[in-house]
Amino acid sequence: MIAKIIVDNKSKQVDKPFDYLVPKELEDKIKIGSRVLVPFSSGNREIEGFCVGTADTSDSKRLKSIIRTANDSIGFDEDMLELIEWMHKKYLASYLDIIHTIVPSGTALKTKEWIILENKSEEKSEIRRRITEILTDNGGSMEFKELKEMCGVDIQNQVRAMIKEGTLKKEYRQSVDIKDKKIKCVKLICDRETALESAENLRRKAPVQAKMLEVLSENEYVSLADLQKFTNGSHSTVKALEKKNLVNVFDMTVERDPYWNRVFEKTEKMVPTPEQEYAIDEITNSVKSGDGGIYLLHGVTGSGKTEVFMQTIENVINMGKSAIMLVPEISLTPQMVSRFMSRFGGRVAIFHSGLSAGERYDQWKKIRDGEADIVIGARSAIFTPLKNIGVIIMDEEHSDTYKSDMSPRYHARETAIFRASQFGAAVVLASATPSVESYYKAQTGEYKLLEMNTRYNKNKMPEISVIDMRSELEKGNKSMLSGKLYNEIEENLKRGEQTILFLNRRGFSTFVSCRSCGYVPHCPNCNISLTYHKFEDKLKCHYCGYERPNYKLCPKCGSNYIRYFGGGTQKVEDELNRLFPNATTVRMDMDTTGKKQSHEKILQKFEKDKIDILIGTQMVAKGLDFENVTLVGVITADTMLNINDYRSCERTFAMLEQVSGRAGRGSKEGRAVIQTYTPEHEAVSLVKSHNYRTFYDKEIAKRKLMWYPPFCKIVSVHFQGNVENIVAKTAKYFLNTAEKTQNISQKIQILGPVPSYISKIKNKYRWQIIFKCEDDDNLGEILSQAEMTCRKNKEFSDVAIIIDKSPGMIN
DNA sequence: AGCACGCCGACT
DNA sequence: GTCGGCGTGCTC
Repeated sequence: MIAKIIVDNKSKQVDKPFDYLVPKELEDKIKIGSRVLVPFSSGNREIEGFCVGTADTSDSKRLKSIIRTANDSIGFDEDMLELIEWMHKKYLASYLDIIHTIVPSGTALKTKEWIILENKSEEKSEIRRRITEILTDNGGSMEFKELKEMCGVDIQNQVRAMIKEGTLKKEYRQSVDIKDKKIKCVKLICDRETALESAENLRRKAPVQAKMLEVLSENEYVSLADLQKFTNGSHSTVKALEKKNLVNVFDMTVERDPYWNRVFEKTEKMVPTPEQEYAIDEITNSVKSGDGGIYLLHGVTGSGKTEVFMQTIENVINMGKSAIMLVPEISLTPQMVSRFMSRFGGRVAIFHSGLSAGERYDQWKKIRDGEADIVIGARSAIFTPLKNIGVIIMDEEHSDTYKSDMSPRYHARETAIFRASQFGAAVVLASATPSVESYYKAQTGEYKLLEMNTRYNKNKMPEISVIDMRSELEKGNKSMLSGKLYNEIEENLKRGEQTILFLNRRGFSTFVSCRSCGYVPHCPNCNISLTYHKFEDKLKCHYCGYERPNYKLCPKCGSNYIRYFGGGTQKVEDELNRLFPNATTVRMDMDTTGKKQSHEKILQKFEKDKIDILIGTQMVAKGLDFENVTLVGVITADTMLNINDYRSCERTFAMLEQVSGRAGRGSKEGRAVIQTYTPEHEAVSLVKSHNYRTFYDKEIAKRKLMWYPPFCKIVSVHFQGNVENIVAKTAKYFLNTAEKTQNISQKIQILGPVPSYISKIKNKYRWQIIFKCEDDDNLGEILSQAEMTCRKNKEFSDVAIIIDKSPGMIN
C-alpha cells in the first residue's frame, strides 16, 4: 500500500503529495487525514506529514516507508480533504497552509535533532575537542541547536564528520507542545507591613520598586505583565525585589475557559413577528429538504435577526443536524455569544483566533467528538470538523473581517457556501447593509432574498442629523464637536441617558508637524507619518508598532512651534473631559483593548457603571445592544470615503448605518448625529432615510459603468522586498511574463505596476498590480504560473509575491 | 526549508 | 593536500 503524504515543510517546491510505503502493521491505521512521521530528504530527517490519499502503486522508484503514525486522533476527514483541494485551487494556497488552518495548531509534532556522544576519541582540532567537552558536560547528549549555540560557530561540518567516524550519533526526538497555560505571577513573600515599610524606604532611590510593593500589598498576587504595566516597571525591577527577598515570581496555571468564567441564565425564546416567522420557516424548510438554498437576510438594525438565527438553529438541532454561526469578530460580539450560551448551553462550542492554542484544541475536540452541535465563531470556525451541517449563518455578511489576509487568503462567505454544498445545508447571509455583491446575487436570483423592515419592538429607526462641518468652521467652531452634537450630548447627560461616539482613528493626532519648517515625523520603518498619543506623550506608528518619545523641539529646525493635526479617539476624550467635566467617559480602541477580554470588561463597565459616554473606533460599531443608549455621534464620517477603494462608499454607508443603529434599541427613541465635510455624498445623505435600496441602486449603476465587482472579478498581486528597485523590477517582470501567456481569451484590465498606497511597511518596499477580469480562476492560473517563472529567477529571490483572488482592500 | 554535493580559495 | 565557505539542486 502506498500513501500520498503532504510533508510539513514550508516550501512551495515540496508542497505536493509524496508517495510512501505503508508498513503492513500500519495499513489499517493509515487513511485520508492521518498524521504520520516520515523520513524526508537526503538526511532522512524525520518530519510530520498528512495523508491525502492512498494507492496500490507508485511511479517513484525509490520509496521510503512511513515510520509511524503521529497524534493520529487529530487529523481530518474526507469531506475536509475536498475542502482542502477546493481551497488549493481557488485561493492558490499551499496544501500545508490550508492544512495548518484546519487542524488545531500546537498539536503538530516538533522534531528536534539530538546529538549523542558515542565514544570518546582523541580529537585533533580545537573545535572538535570543544564539542566533545560540551557534550560530556551535559550528560553525553544535547539538542543540536543548543550545542551549536554553545559553540558559537557553525559546527555543521564537524558534527557530520564525527558522525561518519562514529564518535557521535544523531537522533530525532519528537514532542507535542500543547501544555497547561501558565502565566508568570508575582506575590509578596514578606508580610504587608514589611512591604509597606520597604516601600517607604525605597521611595526616593527606587520609586518603581516602591510602587510595585504597594500594588502587591493590595493584592494576593498580580501577573508579572500587569505589574509592569501598572508601575511602568520592567522585569529587572521585579528581579531587584526578588533579590531583596520581598517578592516571589511563580508560574500559575490558568484554566482554559473560552467562556470567560461567565454564568449564563437560560432565556426563553421570544414570540416572532410575522417577518421573523416567515424567515424562520423559509430557512427551516430549506434545511429540511436539503436543497442547499442560499438566503440573503436583509433586516434593518434592531429587526431581531439574532432571534431568527436562534430559532432557526433550534429547528435545525431538532432535526438532528448541526449549525455554524459566523460572526465578524467574536471578541466584539460578547452579547451574541451570551445569548447563544444562555439559550443552548453546553451544546455550543466557540471558536476564534483569540483562543489560546489549548482552548482552541479543547473546543476543536468537543466539535469533532460530536459533543457540540452549534459552533459560534469568527471566520476560522468554518473549518471546524462539524458533521451533518444543516445550516451556516453568517451575521454581518458585508464585514471585511470575513476575508483572511494571510495564506490561505480565503473569503469565509465563499468557503461557507462550499462547506454547505457538501452537506446540502442552507446558507444564511444576514446584514442590515448587505455587500453590494451579495445583494446583486439576490437580485439575479442566485440568492433568495428575505427582508425584515421593521424593528422588533416597533421602535422607530433613530432620527439622523447630518452636520456640515465646513459651515461649523465658518462659524468659528474649531473643535471636534459641532454645536448640534454638543447640545445633544448635554441633553443626554441631563436625562441620564448614554451616548456612543464613533471615530475611526485611534491616538490623539493623526500627524504632527513643525509650524516653522513643515517637518512631519515619519516612521523609520514604514512610509507613514507617526501618530501622537497624548497620554503616553509618544509618537507611534500604527503599522509596525514603532514608538518614540514625543519631540519637544522640531528635530530639523529646533523650533518649538509643533502643531497637532487631525483628531483621534484620545483627542475626543480629552475634549469631552474639558467640555463636560462632570461626565464619565470610557475609551475603546486598540490601545485600551490590548489584553484579552478587555473589550468585554469595557463594555460591562459601560453598562453597569452607567458611564455617560463611550468613545471608540470600528469596534463600537458592531453588534452592541444597550437599552440606555439613545445618542450616537459620528465625529467624522469622511475618513473611510477618502480611501481609494471601489468599496469605500459601500463601507461608509454600512458603517454609518451600523453605528447609528446602536441608538434607541430599548424603549426610548434614538438619535444619531453624523458630522461630515461632504454632506452631499450619497453614502452619507442616504443614511438619513435609512434607505439601503436607493443606495444600492446608485452604487450598482456606478459599478456597472466603471466595470467593478460584481460585474468583474479582481485579483491583486503584491510584491514585497528589501530593495525598492528590485521589487519594482520583479513586478514589471511578472506582468511581462503574464502578458506573454497565449491562452488569455477574456477581457482583462490591468492597473499597475505601481508602488502600494503605503509604499513601505516594516522596512519592506511594496508594489502592486491590480487585475480586473471576467474569470478570476483562469487568470489566477496564469498569474500563478507567472509567479513560478519569477521564482526561477535568482535575482527576484528576495521578493515575496502574493496573489489574492478576493482582495480585502485595493488601493 | 534543510541538506548534500561540488567547486574554489586559504592555510598548515 | 585539507578545511571551510557558498552556490545549486533535490526531496517520494
